[in-house]
Amino acid sequence: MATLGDVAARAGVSISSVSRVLSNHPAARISEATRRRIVEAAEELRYRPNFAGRALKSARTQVIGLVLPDLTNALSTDLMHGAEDEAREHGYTMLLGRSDALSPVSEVIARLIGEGRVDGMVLQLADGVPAAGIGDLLDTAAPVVLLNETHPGHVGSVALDDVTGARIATQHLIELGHERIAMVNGLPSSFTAQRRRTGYRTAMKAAGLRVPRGYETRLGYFAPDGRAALRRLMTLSPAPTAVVVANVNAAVGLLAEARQARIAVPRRLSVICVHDSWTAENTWPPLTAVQMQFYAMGRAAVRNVLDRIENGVLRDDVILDPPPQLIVRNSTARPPRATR
Amino acid sequence: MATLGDVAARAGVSISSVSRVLSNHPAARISEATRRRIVEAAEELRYRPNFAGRALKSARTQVIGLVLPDLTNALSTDLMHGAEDEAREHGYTMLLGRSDALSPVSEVIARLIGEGRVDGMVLQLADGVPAAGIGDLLDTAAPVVLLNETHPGHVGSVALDDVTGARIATQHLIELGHERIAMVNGLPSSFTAQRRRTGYRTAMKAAGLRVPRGYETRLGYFAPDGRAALRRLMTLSPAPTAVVVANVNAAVGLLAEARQARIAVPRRLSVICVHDSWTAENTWPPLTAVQMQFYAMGRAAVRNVLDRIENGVLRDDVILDPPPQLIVRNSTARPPRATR
DNA sequence: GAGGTCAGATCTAACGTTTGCGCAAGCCGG
DNA sequence: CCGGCTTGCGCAAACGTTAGATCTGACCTC
Repeated sequence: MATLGDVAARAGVSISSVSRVLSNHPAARISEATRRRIVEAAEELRYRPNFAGRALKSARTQVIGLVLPDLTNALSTDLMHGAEDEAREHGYTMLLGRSDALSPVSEVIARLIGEGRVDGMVLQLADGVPAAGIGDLLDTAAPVVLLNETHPGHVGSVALDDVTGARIATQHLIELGHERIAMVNGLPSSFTAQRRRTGYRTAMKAAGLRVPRGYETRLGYFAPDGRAALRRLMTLSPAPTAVVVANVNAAVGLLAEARQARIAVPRRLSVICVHDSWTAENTWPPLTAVQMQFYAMGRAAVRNVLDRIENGVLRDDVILDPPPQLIVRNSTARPPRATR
Repeated sequence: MATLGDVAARAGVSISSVSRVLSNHPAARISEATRRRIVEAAEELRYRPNFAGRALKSARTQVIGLVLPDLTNALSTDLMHGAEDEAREHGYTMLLGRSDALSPVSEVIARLIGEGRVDGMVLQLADGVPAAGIGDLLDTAAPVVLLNETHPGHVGSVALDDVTGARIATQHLIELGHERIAMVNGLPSSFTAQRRRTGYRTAMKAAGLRVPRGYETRLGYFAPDGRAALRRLMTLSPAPTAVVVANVNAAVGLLAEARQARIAVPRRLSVICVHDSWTAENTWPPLTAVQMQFYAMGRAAVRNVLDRIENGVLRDDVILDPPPQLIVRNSTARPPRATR
């Protein structure tokens, strides 16, 4: 690969001049003629600035790390897409990382930030990872932005408007005439689950509806959790006529369980979930959902990191725009007559 | 961040000694006492080797690029997962890139390889991207491995065993007693579509079945393509009783179209697809599929790149182990009586 | 005791880039 | 015609790391 030196030799000038011209140094005083010769030589040699040399000198890599607990998640892909787009528009590249049992968060951070591989990173913690070792985040050399999580003493996070999302879902069921509405939520330790719970309770309270004992399960965000939750709910008396599921994956499991238990959806039980994804379109019946803006969150997360790096701005973001959006499909309907 | 110099000062030795100890230089002659002092000092200062310095000196980044046309694809996630695991096990990090209209392949390669950001890369071309500018791949400084694609004069690719995958799918239908079996395939220009076609034709021929005119559509791999294909097939007379769909996304679309057109699956039409993904589990009816090993492909692709970098081995891989695997769900059945 | 070997450690150059500083030449006003 | 300013460019140091070459004693051999 051609270096600055090669270009300089071919153009008959010094390395410094080449550097100044090619990196558009503002205070560079170079004659038009020389500038042209340099640009020409650079093109002929297909010069590309060497990443390592530049990073070493400037202590900047123009790389943002995105570290997720699970890459194989439909929700992660939108997020990645958004992050990638935003990064690229600002001339940054994305480094993808994963944190799990084999490489705990602290390890990944040490590697990416400690070794100076990234200028900043977006980090999503796995559900249930305690805020324990997270204090290390604070004194790193590069900014870390947390997804769907805040941490005392740490500024820099991006979250979706989960409260509104859950509220919209609940309101949809209320407007259809349901009164016995249950919630299938994530683990109590989950930040998002707490917020979705708030949205659900707020909507119920506003409509003057009560939440009977046992109507709120908090088993987790995965398909088996949704199945287990449905089994539990249907033992209650009176059983709910509708359920707000806090996560699309759990809803898919719940729907499968309903089919198996011969509970007709939506005739006997309406189901709505928070999070839309293309899987929701392809369940049977197609799942009514509240679309959360993961793509926007990805963009916002990278923007947050960049604002921190380039302007020193500290910020906790909540994605309010675009707002969560109700996508009505076929898993919700008016409650069965007997209960009206 | 602490540098070698800092560690050296604290341990009271020279920088070179620190470097040799911490990077486990084989020919290093350092006394046990000094070694201990250095290691201790390094730990106290939380020393981490600076990535840029190391990369500049050694012309190695320990980073592998993975460039895909579309990150938001269920199949990409398994692939990424596999690539990530393999890379990590070898001490490499993964850089994720996307190639599309905004940043064409040549641009991405120039950025990643030309600037020395990666030591090698795995590249999946978008369907329909011609082999045109791809010649540039050959003379890059770092190895490029193509996914599901070969290019004349370029060695270094990893592909799934599409022929066998399609053959297994077709055989499953044949064993159920079907005789009028259609294929819904990808674009003729697609490398994988060509290979899946071969598998389908081979199985049909082996069973002594013919492929009537119009029984083979080649519209593409997306859901709308699957819908269009079904509409076309059902105008034929006699209509097929079963269909092999070359891709799960198209199959999902086809299934939705069938539901809309009130074509009962599998009673009137059996549907099987190549590619399994969790979406296939959640269609209605759940989709019988041939599971292709994307995770394994991700691992193999990275291994291929690494073998090239570290051992200079050139290789075209086809993932034969584990083999494509038939996952029987509920979208296939014996043909309707009238046609037997 | 001179010459040689060897372990243990340091010196130094180099990777490619950026940037503060210096220097020469040209131009201006006084 | 001289001091001061501007323009155009080169010199050289620095970023953190690695590795070949070199230095310094101590020890051994004859």
